[in-house]
Amino acid sequence: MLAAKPKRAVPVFDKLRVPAHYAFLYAASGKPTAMTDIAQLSKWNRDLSQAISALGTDAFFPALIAAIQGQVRFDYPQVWLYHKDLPPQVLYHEIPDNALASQVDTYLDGPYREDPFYQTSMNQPRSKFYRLSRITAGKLRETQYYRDYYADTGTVDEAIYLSRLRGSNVINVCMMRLPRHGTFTEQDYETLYLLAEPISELIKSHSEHDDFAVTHLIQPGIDHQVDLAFRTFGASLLSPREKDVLELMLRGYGTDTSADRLGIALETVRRHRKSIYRKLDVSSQTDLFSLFINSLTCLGQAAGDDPLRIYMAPSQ
Amino acid sequence: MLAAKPKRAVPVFDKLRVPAHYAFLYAASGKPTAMTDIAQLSKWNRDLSQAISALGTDAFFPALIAAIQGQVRFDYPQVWLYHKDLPPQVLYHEIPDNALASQVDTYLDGPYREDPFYQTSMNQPRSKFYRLSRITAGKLRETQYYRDYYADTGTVDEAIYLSRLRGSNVINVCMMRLPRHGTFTEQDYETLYLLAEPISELIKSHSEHDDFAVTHLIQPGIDHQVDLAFRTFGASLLSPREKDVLELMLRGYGTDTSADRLGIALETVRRHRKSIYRKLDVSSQTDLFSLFINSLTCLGQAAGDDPLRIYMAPSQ
DNA sequence: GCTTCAATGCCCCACCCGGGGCAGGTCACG
DNA sequence: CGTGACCTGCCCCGGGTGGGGCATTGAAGC
Repeated sequence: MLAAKPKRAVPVFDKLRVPAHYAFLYAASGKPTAMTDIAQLSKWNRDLSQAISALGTDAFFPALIAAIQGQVRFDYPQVWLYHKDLPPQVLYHEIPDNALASQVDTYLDGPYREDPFYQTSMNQPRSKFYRLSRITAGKLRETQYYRDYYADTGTVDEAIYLSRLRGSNVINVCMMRLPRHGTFTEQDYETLYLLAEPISELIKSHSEHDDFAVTHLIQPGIDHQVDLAFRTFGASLLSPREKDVLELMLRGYGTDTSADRLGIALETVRRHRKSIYRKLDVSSQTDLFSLFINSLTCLGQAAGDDPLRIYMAPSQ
Repeated sequence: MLAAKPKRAVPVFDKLRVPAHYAFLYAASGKPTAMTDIAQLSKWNRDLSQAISALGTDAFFPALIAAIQGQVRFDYPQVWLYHKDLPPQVLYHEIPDNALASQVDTYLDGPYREDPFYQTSMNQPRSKFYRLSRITAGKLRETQYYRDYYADTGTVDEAIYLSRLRGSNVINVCMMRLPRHGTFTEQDYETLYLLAEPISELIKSHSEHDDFAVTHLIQPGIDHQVDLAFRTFGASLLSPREKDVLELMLRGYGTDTSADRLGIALETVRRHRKSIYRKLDVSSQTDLFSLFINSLTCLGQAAGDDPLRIYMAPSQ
């Protein structure tokens, strides 16, 4: 199925010299159908949208791989995080069990350091798409990396999409070809190159969806926000112990139950409460609760920090 | 420039019946050039990548508008946030000054409520692309909305991309046509429809980036919810006067200041407080505040009603 | 060394809270 | 008509709150 593109010439098609990789748009008779044309572009956009909708979730990489496969078929899909300070990590793969050892385990034992893609990734890469033959300048077979490792993987061609992240980290989507599917054609490469920009940007965006503020500001409802408020309210002004006492107060614990919970005397809780009132400039628990509720309006701007900071300085 | 597509027939082109909107891919001589073909698809992917790379920033909507304009031209680009609980808000626009009043200010004075796009957006929309003529079933001119507002905007066609966000909020990209540019052709619509998926998903992803979420969704939501809570909390269980006293308590008023405000005796306020505690089954102001804060998690389900109804009956 | 802060804990005292009781007047409903 | 809910308001009393004071110990900074 991987070599599904028709090889025989289509008379009218040849005459027009439309690129070979659009050949599938035309019926065998040589007469193109408008719906087939639209359908193919529609497929790319539809698959791409699937990937976009999966941003920030575990389903993103499978969707991205499927979108690429929808344009050019390849073997052993794998997504690697090349970390500046750590060994490479597989974020996702579709490698069959019988090839897993050589593709991942053996690779990680050491050869990855000589991998031309890894070296390129770690040295300020400028492009978002690389072909193995180009970066090795046709000299792959002369390398130690080839003799010791690559020759045993059984692959005959390889290319990657590369996405540079913050902190000089890189995520690569690795695409290979086995002998029975043959090397990538020039048309394959042309198409893959064409898709490099959106793919690279999507991967970068995906990596930024793990940001704590996004996760905790979007995902949960008000209850999470309130929980966050319990933990952050007053943190910029109070001592750690005072924060403990305050959080219990806010959660409805009385003085005696707070003392039990913290394993301290009732009088100590009282002493902390007095300090809390003084530092937050209130004179009763009613005032305190009111301040807390009003500070909820500043949670967004505080972004995980103490909302009182914003509340007390509204002119920012 | 908007009618830049060549109108004259290209002999070979006609014979193949390739869709008219791909005509620009071919030179006047009728001989297509491979680079022109690739260049157009490349432009979409390049523009799309620009938008992807701008996700979460102010540059996103300009980039998105530019990407769409690169495929189909339209007038008065505007991006609207239709919030479930608040009036509509313009997130971005490219409306000239002389049309701003009718497009935005007048619209927000009231007509938006009768806008077919707004109504569609607020009622569980299923599609990601809508044409005005389709959702009005050709009856736009019979409506009050048309007579009172739309006829004065000077536009002859309109379509939107629609992206559903969390919480039943919606973002619409609004595209119009002025008389001098004519209505959208069927081919225009075909192209716009084709791009709906990635555009809608990108907008949704953009809204989930932290900066956008904080500014436009989370904070207004919290403010609105807390205010709503002050007004609705306990309403299903308390008398009108008890509600008055409770609301003042929640807003931080003490017994004496509540009495002043309501023009009643201190003892009356105390008597109401006792009734409140009995009806809400709490035994102190601390318990009451704690109940209030915990009930905030039920505001969504309560949908404007008393959140205590939900809080007390969690098995619903 | 001195000062400040933090954590812990004891004491005094004024005062408000919250439980209880009582009351009068109005209105709606069975 | 009787009952209950609502609104208003007065009183008693136990107990917790919140202001103040004092103390010890340890750590950090000048």
